[in-house]
Amino acid sequence: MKELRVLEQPCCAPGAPPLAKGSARALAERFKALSDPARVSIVNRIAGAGEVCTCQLTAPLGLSQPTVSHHLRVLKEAGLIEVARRRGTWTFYRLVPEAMEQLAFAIGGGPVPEGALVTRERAVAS
Amino acid sequence: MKELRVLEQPCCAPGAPPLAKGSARALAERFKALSDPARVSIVNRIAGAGEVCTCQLTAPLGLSQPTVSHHLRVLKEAGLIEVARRRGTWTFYRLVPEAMEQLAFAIGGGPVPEGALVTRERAVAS
DNA sequence: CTCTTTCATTGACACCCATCAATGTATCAG
DNA sequence: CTGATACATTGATGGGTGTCAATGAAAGAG
Repeated sequence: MKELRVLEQPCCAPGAPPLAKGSARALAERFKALSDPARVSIVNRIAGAGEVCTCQLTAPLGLSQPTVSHHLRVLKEAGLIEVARRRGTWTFYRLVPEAMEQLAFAIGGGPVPEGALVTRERAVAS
Repeated sequence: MKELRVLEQPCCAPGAPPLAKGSARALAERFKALSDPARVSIVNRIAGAGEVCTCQLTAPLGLSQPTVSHHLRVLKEAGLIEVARRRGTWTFYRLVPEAMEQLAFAIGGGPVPEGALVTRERAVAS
């Protein structure tokens, strides 16, 4: 599918070096996945619960099942969430913590939290 | 215009509490401002230079002046940038660091950097 | 005042997106 | 096999968005 390369330095914080065109596009793509209130809420609920299935999202969001499924697809293709497990007809999604951390790091949100050592440019699955 | 309230806790990091509908909309609005490669590049260049005028952006972005002006307006209305000063016919823009920090904090990007103490919910100009 | 430069706004166009109803697919219970 | 449940996909539709040419507005040079 696609790749997002981990930036060596924050790109959108004071003092940042110029950004390559490809990096700008990759970042914008991930921000776009968070540019809808429904998807922000979905990410929020998944983050809070650890794992969530589609049927647990339609009611609190007030959206139809196809619409929720659509948003989940967008988030998945952006690499922000992934399928945790399938149990019967249920599909459980979970966060991809590294993706969120990378976004926070890109806009200058302090050092990347534990574990996510950034050396040069590391390709990350999505 | 509008307001973005500072969250008490990260909303999109593991263990986050449920998010109010208004907060989700406010966050999505700011992420949407960063959902275009041109605007990511603009923010990046402003961050790197401190201050930048419109005419310094058209060439490197490969966009017409009206288009750049449009993107600057979107970023300004999202509260991510602001007019630093007007010198003759030049208009210089600068970042609003608190806005970026708040975004980074929201998605769990570590503690808010220096100065931006978050108590409960503080209204912030935009 | 007149001309030039810089920026913002308007109007138009093509394209993208969020949403839902309808349909398809897969799994389990009986 | 039959029916029910959870989810994904397709198709249609209304609204939003990025882009530029053309125009307007403001400030300085001469």
